[in-house]
Amino acid sequence: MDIWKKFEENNITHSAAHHLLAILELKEKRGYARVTDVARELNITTGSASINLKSLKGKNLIIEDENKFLALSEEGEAVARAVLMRKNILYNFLANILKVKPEQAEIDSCKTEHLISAETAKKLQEFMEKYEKAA
Amino acid sequence: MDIWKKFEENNITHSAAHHLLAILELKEKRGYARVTDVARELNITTGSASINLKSLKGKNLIIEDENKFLALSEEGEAVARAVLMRKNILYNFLANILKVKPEQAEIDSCKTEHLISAETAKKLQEFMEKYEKAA
DNA sequence: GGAAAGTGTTATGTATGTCAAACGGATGTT
DNA sequence: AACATCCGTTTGACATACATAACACTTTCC
Repeated sequence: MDIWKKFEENNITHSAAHHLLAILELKEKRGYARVTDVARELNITTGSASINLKSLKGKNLIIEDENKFLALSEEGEAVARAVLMRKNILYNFLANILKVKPEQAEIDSCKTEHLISAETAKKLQEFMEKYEKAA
Repeated sequence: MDIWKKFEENNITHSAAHHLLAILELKEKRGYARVTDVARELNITTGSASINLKSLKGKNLIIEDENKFLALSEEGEAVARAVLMRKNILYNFLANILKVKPEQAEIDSCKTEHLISAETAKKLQEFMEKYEKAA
């Protein structure tokens, strides 16, 4: 699965990762994503979002149509999905196995989702599969 | 144990955490730590180290004597040890249980050491104790 | 048709963290 | 005494990531 690798190649910041995730979520939830929607989702001003998104456009992670509607490029979607996958693995481990409180598990997995390596993410998931089968 | 708490109170950056850790390590390894030593340890210029350390002095995490030799304040040492403890727990989990390669476990634990909550750190350690006893 | 609301960009400012380069003080060497 | 080296600070520049505020351009509503 080379979705694991996409992440390693793109060294993405926490902020950038969340901009991509916001677009992914907005598109799935409502079908579209504009600068304002992303800003609202991330709780930042439209000014900040505009600037941040411009830089992601420059990196070809985001595409904009004639009406300023945003979408993830193929590359951007791969990166976003890789981050999302990591977050879910981390969250499940923290909440279900370590029994960390849901809100704290959410915070911790969110802070680290973009930082753990492909190797760690993969091995953590394998560990959880084995662990849950054994239990 | 309130060493767990010290960290939560001080919301420390990755950079700041490593400056404190560098001083802790240098003092233990060689008995002293100066701006230059910290810079060398962290692979940054003395200019950067000088500025960064000044801000940590302002937060009373670092003390400087008449000869510009640096030491951690009581508070600074508590923070540094809390971070170190988290890093060790993470490293051990990654390397010994997940079997992540040592170099990668080092990188991943280093990136996340200052981000995980006290709750997660504590529960991860408890989990490891149980897990290793069972094995 | 005009005011109001919504949308996006740009300008300016803050904070962190980095660098290179210049400078001043102390120390060491010849 | 003079030159060289080491040490720490300061300065100016850059990148990221945020905020406010001002501005232009739609769209919507009366």
